[in-house]
Amino acid sequence: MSPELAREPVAPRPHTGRRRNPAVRQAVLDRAAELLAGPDGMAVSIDAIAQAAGVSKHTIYRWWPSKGAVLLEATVERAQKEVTVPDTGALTTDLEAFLADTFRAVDEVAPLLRGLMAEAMRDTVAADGMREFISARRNELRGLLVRGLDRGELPAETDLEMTIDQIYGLMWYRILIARSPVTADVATRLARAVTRPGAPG
Amino acid sequence: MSPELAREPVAPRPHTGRRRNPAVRQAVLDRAAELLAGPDGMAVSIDAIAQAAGVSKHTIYRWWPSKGAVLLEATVERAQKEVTVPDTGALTTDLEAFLADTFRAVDEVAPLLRGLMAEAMRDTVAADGMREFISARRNELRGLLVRGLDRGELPAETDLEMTIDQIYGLMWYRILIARSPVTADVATRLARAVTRPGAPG
DNA sequence: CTTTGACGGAACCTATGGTTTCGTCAACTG
DNA sequence: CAGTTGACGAAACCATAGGTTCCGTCAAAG
Repeated sequence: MSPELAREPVAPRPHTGRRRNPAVRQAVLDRAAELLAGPDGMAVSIDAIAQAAGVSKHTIYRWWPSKGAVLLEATVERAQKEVTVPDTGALTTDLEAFLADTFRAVDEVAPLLRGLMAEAMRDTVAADGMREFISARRNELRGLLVRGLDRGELPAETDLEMTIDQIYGLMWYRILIARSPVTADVATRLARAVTRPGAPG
Repeated sequence: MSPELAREPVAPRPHTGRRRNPAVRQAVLDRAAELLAGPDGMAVSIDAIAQAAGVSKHTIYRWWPSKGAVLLEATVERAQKEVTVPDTGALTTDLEAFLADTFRAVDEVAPLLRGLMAEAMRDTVAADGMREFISARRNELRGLLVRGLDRGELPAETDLEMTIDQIYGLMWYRILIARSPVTADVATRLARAVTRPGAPG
């Protein structure tokens, strides 16, 4: 409370004491992802994760605020394989490549995403994180489409948000509801359908 | 075990005793729907439904196998407002009307559908019922599209399943993830985008 | 009047998310 | 080396919720 103490608002104390064990973090995330992707992924309990990771439940809650946070981090870590956003100057080509890349990355972790979605329905941490993730993806896709729009490769009246909803709508629909794969082939056909360069594939 | 008794495999005994009270059934479904659509719809407990309906928990489990079954029935009962499947001979018109009708019915119960979906992620009864419901809707839409295809209003190479996925994908994406409304206006634009009769709306 | 079965109330069991306590051990500092 | 900080494991603990069971009561049919 003294001015002397208040002068240093966030004292960057050099962290004494035992350090966090990185292996613990990784083990938790790895087991969480495995269990989440397993046949019974909708019902992963914290106890199960702790036991599988050979870690105490206490330690998990020491570093993550809720089960949703664990599942979110485990999933994002695996889905974040960098999806390149191409900019070759041709909309259909760019979109096709972007979607193929996205779908490939997402299809691998589809069971993860289903489980995470189930958790996000109840856990606000997971929900917020997922929204953020989804929003970032939308922004990249929107940028790609806007470039095409500016080059006149899309009709000026195109409803961008609806186009984006169509694309990600199909993706999530197949992941969450239909449980059918999203392949590079689907990416190609969808890209053509949305940009409609004449006849569909 | 005697032949005489075995001869009547399912004896349709005329049901003696006290009858089921229809008001109980209705009260449970009504309160369940209300709670599910409420601000906290993701976390409706059986106890809460029982209490709100002025009914014993025992009675609920007497008639429904699980919470998911209750929520499913409550939702379907409200979403089953008959959606007419028009057949005027013009694909775009038919599709537009069908989607407008569907979206109007679905948009009203969007919170219900979100809650039911959350439950379906864990309860197989709810999941199976939902799949059935979704499958029936897909079949109607497919029929409508096939008629247009037969009349040559769609390119012969059109991938019907992907078209259906695009449509219902957008709908579910807006309901579950974006939480944006699905309006008659969206129906119009989507119908035109999918049938692409020249320029988009 | 007797039987059947619906209904309410309440106790009960189990699983799970989340918290707390305690003891131990590893790392850094003086 | 000694003391302090803090990560970690073990286990008890609490609250909530889904689901079951038991009991007593009441309504409808023969």
